[in-house]
Order: sequence, then structure tokens, then C-alpha cells
Amino acid sequence: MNLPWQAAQANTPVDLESARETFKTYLGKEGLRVTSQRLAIFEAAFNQKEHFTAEELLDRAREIDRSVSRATVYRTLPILTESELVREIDVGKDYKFYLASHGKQIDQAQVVDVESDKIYEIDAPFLEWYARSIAEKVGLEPISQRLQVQARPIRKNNPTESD
Amino acid sequence: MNLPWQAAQANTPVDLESARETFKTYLGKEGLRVTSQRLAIFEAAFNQKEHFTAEELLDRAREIDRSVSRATVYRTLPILTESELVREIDVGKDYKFYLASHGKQIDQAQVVDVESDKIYEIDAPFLEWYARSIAEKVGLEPISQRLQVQARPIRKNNPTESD
DNA sequence: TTGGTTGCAAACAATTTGCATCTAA
DNA sequence: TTAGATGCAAATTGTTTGCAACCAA
Repeated sequence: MNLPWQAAQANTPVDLESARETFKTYLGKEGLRVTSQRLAIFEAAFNQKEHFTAEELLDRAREIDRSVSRATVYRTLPILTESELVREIDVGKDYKFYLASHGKQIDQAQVVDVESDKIYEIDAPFLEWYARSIAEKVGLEPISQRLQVQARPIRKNNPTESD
Repeated sequence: MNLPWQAAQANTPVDLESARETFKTYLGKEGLRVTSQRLAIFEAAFNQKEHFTAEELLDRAREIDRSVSRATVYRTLPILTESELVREIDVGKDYKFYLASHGKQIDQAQVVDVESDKIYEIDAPFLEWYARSIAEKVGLEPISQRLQVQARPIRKNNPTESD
């Protein structure tokens, strides 16, 4: 009976168990070792719903395995992004954000609320197509694209300056 | 017919003379002083057609005024961007690029050729509108938006991996 | 005269790296 | 057994900042 409940999303591995297996398989395929630190970091990343920083990941990973060091977090992050289990997101601040990629999305934009600093991952229809049409103007073909919008809550009265 | 001499472009100040005046006026309006260093930095930026980094700007500014320091370049850059005489462009590298803004453009995307590292400023029709339509999905209104495309030369044969 | 500016060097902050020590396979 | 992985601390890198000397207004 324990059916649908959290399986609502149609995408990729949703439960930790199978996701961890995916990660282990990836490590093996790349000739990398399965260490307790890598697993802790993976798990910490996977359990995070929102965007997170390397520092936050370090804290969370340490709650799982006290021996995890900052260096290992920074060395593991590229592995996670290359395995596509985690996406790296650069919104122009001086540190990067990461996001567990529960299912892959390309036509997606980041909307950053400058008042709360919250980052929204929003569906951007035809973004890939749009980017291609632009790159073609200079004889290039897209490898990746990103659309980022700095925004603020809509104000009925004074839509411009105010603070 | 010999109309507006060099006013071929429909946009903003094209010649150094008037652009410098614009800058001086801006400084005055903001209660900032007109110093030789600021003028040198402005001129170095204005004469650069391509994107440039802070370090490159320092070199060029020093060719005009030997006394210009790195600190002053970094302190002047925000003034130039706030005056909208220069645009700041962050393509995700660990340093920023700048570009003299000969006329303001909003519907423009950056296409980065990953093989040459060259940055192209390309017309992106309806970009602002597109960004707005996305931000509205979360009840936000755009302050600014940027679309960046990492791209490579189109290869007839092997459009994917190769090196 | 005087408060904004500057150059210099030290400070920062996120990320990377050298190295001796571990440990997965 | 042993090449890959780790923790620690030092190093890097682009940018910022404190401060005494300077200088535009």
C-alpha cells in the first residue's frame, strides 16, 4: 500500500537509497573510491531541498560524518556536478550555490529576489531554443545557457525606487 | 550629406570629448571630485572597444596617468557603472568584465566562445519581456536580467565531444 | 582650509593545493 | 599492498579596506 505518497514527482530517483546507489555506481565507473566522507557529503546534498553553499554543505555533511573536512567538500562538489546529481548555480555572488538535481532541467531560469535573497528555479519555455537562435548569430552552438533575473516583489504603488 | 559628423550611431556620446564632459557632470552631480586619476581611468575605459578586466583597465589607465593605483581603479569602477558609462558583466569566471556602454542596451545576451574565451554581445529580442514573464510567475518584477550562453564553433562533423 | 581621494600594503573570503597520513580495493 | 583520498594549514586570487599623505574645491 505504501504507494504514491512521495513518489508524486515523475522525474528521477527521489529516495535516498536509490540515489545513493546511483552515486556509488558513478564513482565506480569513474574509478573513484567510495568513502564515508563522499557518502556523507552526497547525502547531505541530496537531503537539501533548497539551494545551498559549500559551507552549508560542510555543516550538514559533518552532522552525518564528523570527519568531513572543508577540503573534501570542495573536492567532492565537482564529482557531484559531473555526475549530474547536483547542479552548480552561479548567480553572480562571490560564492557558488548548489542544488540537488532531482531530475534534469534545461529550460529553467533563476529568479533572485533581491529583498530576501531567495533563489527561485523557474520554468523558462524554449530557453534552450532561444539561446541557440542567439548563438547562431555568431556561428556558435550552445553548450549551456543560463537566464537570471534579479527581481523584487511587485509594488502596486511605487514600482520604482523607494526603500 | 555632412550631417552630424561622427554621429553615425543613433545612441549616445561617441567621442571622447563629450563623453568626458558627461562623466565630469556626473561626478559633480554626485558631489564627487574630478581627479586626474578618475579621468585617466574613464578615458582608458572609454577607448576600449572590447570587454576588459579591472587589471587591464589599470594597465591602460597607467599609460595615461602613471600615478593610477589598483585601489583607485577598483574604487572608480562602481562610479563608472553607476553612471551607466560602463557596464559590468559577470560571465561566471572568478573576475568581472567591464564594457564601455556606448549607448544603453537591455535586450542583449552574452555569448561566450569557450574555445577562444571571446565574449560577444548579441541582440536578444524580447529578452526583457521574456524575463518579466518568468519573474511574474513568482510575483516578482525584474530589476535586471542576463542571458548567457556558453558556446563553441559549430562543427559540421562531430557536434559533440571530441578533443 | 578641509573633507574627499589616493597609494600602499595589509586584510578578506571563497576556493585550491602541498603534503604527510590514512584506507578502500 | 598501494594508489587514491583525507585533514590540516598554508597558499591563491580578485577585490576591499585602514590609514597617513594629498589635493580639489
